[in-house]
Amino acid sequence: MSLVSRHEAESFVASHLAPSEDEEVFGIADLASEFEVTPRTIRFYESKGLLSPRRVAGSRIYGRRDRARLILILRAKALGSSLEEIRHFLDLYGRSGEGRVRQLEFVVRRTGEEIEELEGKRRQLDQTLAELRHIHQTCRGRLRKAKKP
Amino acid sequence: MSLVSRHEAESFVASHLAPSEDEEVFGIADLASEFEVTPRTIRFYESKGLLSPRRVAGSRIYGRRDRARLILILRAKALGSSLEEIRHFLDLYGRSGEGRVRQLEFVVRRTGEEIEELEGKRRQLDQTLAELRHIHQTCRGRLRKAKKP
DNA sequence: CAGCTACTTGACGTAAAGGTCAACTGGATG
DNA sequence: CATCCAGTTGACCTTTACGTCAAGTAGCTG
Repeated sequence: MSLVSRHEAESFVASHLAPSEDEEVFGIADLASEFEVTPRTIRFYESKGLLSPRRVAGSRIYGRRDRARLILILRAKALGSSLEEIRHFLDLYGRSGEGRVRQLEFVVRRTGEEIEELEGKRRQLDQTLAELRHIHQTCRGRLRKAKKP
Repeated sequence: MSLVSRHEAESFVASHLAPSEDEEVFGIADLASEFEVTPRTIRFYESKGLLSPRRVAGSRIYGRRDRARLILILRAKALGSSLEEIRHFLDLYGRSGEGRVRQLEFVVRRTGEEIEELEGKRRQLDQTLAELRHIHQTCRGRLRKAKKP
């Protein structure tokens, strides 16, 4: 059904759990240029509670985990979520490591809801794709007839 | 690949072509309540050139074609498009009936681009779905173990 | 240490997507 | 005919998601 490998998804989620010692880190400009956003945007996301990088002498230092969160943010934004929605959404990734029963129940329920929502979007997307492909093919057909009658 | 029937896509696209005589029509409040938006929103879309209903004594009258366009707008919005993008997008549906070669070429190219873009979004969506399913299953597993040790 | 660069916070500006409110109008209805 | 009711335009307000600019700072670098 999905083209995404199980391993890929697992390791991405894993990057939200234990921050390893001596990991690779990034400055704000690194992330900004890598993902084609401005530093201002990254700071803005932090001000909204979506990111919380370490600080060294005032400056922001981003690790793998922060980077993964930024990827999530941009992905969700591209799919039409507001930053407020994304904040709730990110919690699901961050807290999947905790073990208390109430927490687990919460995460299971919320991921279930989120999955349904995304499946709905997927149907809409497929519908639109089907229509565009129809138009594309139809016009291509007419174009062939018009050019080589 | 897609769950959307070819016929479904065809007939939806067809509703953008010849407006039939004596078709069913809707008032602004009908559409608003059907799609859970306010009349203000519908007027706003019109002011942006996304809709152009007929007028009867000042009041707006929407036909099947207008209704189909509204569906397209809301679908595209849910997938993260801006109204400006949607305006270009809608042109592809509206003009697929014209036959001049330049027009056909334009539509074929633009639909091609749009299809690629949506396929990209679909990959992002699938990626996110895979991750959420992973979290969902993991937490469900832990929950079972925690409850029935 | 002077100067440069990259970073910081803070204040203010702005475009998009509507919401809100006021004043008006066209029809239906008692 | 008065009176609703739904609809209309226009002006202004609000929220979201940043951009812009000013003033300050930490850390190299000649």
